[in-house]
Amino acid sequence: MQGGRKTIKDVARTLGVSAATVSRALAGNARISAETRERVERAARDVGYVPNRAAQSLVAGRSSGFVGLILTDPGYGREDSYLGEFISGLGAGLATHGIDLFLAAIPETQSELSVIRNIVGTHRADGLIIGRTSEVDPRVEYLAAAGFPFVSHGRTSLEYPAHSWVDTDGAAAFCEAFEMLYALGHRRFGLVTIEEPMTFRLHRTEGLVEAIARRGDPAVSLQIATAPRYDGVRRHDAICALLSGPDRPTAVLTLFDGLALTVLEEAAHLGLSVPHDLSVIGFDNISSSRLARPGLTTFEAETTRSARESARMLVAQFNAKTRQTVPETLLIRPKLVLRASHGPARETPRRQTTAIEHTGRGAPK
Amino acid sequence: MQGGRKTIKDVARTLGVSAATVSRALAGNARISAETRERVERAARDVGYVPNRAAQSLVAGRSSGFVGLILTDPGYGREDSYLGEFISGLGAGLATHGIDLFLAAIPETQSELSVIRNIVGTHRADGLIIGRTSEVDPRVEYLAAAGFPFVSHGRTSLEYPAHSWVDTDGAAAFCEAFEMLYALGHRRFGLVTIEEPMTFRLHRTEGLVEAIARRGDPAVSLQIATAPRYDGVRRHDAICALLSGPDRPTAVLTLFDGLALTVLEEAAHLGLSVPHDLSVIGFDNISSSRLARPGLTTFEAETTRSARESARMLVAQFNAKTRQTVPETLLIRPKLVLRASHGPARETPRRQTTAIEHTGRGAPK
DNA sequence: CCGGTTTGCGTAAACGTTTGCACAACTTCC
DNA sequence: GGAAGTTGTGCAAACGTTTACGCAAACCGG
Repeated sequence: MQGGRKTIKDVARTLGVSAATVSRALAGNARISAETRERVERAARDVGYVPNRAAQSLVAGRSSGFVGLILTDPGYGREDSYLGEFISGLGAGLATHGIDLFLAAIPETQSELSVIRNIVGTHRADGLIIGRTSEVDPRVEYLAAAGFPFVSHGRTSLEYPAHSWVDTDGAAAFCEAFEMLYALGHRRFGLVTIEEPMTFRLHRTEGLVEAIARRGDPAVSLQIATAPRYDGVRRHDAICALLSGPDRPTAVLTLFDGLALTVLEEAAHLGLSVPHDLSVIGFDNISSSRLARPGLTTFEAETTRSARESARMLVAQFNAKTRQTVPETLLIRPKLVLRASHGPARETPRRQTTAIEHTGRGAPK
Repeated sequence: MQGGRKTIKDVARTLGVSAATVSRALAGNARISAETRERVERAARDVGYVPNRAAQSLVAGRSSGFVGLILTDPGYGREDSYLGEFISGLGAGLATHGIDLFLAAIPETQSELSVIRNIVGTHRADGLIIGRTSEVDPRVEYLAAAGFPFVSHGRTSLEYPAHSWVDTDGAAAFCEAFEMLYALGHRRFGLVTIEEPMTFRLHRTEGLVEAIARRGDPAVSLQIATAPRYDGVRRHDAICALLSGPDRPTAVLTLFDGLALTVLEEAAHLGLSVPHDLSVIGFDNISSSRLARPGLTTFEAETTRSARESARMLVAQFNAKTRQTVPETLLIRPKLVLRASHGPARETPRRQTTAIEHTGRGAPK
């Protein structure tokens, strides 16, 4: 701690060389002799020199060492541990490359896009991670046009300019869930979805619809309930309507665990026993899902892994010599987590059964 | 987007003034005439000038606009939404002051203290928020000695140099919980705590112990089980031991909801009915607590509020003319959230009862 | 009308780094 | 032994901003 901040000149002085030499040696410039480089490195360590990022940024015209994440809507991090996990993973992934994570909240007076514009304009970050990607996404358009490095968590529509993204294969997951439930004898299906046009809604819904079509069984029906994202009351209403119709589904898939847990609550309210009268499948495997009664059968989202991969992909963009390399994409296949919220259909004859962990009330009567 | 980045000189040129004048006008310097200031402000807006932070930082010798948060241990954000909520609140609180949040992960090769040292040394942030404060905390010692602005989330021991902190009044909460349970007839109490020496453990434990002492009822007993933070197996073991002793408690307080939920699981395992045989109280009101069966009676942590307040207090330190102003502290009194995991003691005669929401099996026999 | 104060603004230095250019020393080749 | 190439290093400019200092004009009291 003796005597404040050390600059490159301090290092230069102790060695009797110029600041330029120190800078080059530390940067690994080829024109510096191995011997000098070594002396410089030792001296830098000895005096405790650490480069001033502001100065580096200034001369580089870039941000030097920050990756930005936009904190979108305030309800995001509240429901479950998603945001915390994502940030932890991202931070860990970036830290190994000496990059810091920088979070931008969206002031009430501004849009997310204007915040992004500002960050790009001020070079406050070298790259950006965006979440909650929707099929038509102006943020992606803007960033791609600006040539700014970014990774989106979630895909956009296929017409969009190629860019790096990581996403979960919701279509495959919903297909798998359907096949399992079909095998358990279910024919009347329900889907609880949300109003917001994020891409994951599209993919999961399509995955289910296509799986049904592929089966080609005319006995299979699908009812869809659409709930708002954060309005608890209307969410309950939508689900209640789905469950209390005359031909109510015997198996309900949901876009994410929060909805599934509400289905569980609502089913209890209506006197429906899960999984006896109703099978429920979630998505994301949030921590509450394990504690719910019955335990929720769901898909593992692997948030931390996708965050880590996002970080890696962004760093790869920094290191790419040419910006024209084909963008990297990653589709993570979620794994089914079998708990106790699903079971054989009661009314339709069952064909076969799978080995699953059960605490429920067991077999059809 | 026409033609890249605008500098202060561009603004100066369009007005025929010097860059210094623009800088002063924008900074609100008193020596600039009102008329000039207005012209400068309009011109800056017109050309889309936005100051370069790197340059500002460089000349200021400070970071200009970043507050750092250290991502401590990787398990932190996983269990519940705490980290996400805290970060959201912090980001929102800082955004109103034009300050960005910057997150530093801890590389495996480094300690948290060395990361902090690095941040302070490189002036990568103007201030720091630290969490998981413990009674003896080298981070606080270092930051206080360095005169670096910071707010700790959680108190340190009283012997420590005065510094800004925000904390929840765990002692008061535990006292309140004890009094409620005592009034419900409970005499044999249990406390589930953790091994790590964070201050909140101390305060909550002391709050309970003192409340018991203040009562002065020799019939009151307290058994303490200590669990590790993240080892699920040993956590179960510790709790199981507490619940299966000959004189098992009829009411168990826990340091946080995660422990309480484990108590609930373990009680179910042992065939104990909650709240009939056992009352359980949590702390933090994580989202799983509402869904648990029975719903967990707990204390509301108000994470978002404390995050906001932390942000405010840190900004206040920046604005303080003199560093010698007395540090601000905030003790938040958590509110009891009454659900269904507590009830009257079964064996001891009840004195009085409080009005609470109940789904449980009702009155003592 | 004149010294002194106030007001308003420009000049230039400074922050710490990177990097193009220049240059010295050394090597190689004919 | 000198030209040409190679290797290692220094000089100085540049990045965009803030601010100490200086100077001119305007104003004031006497």
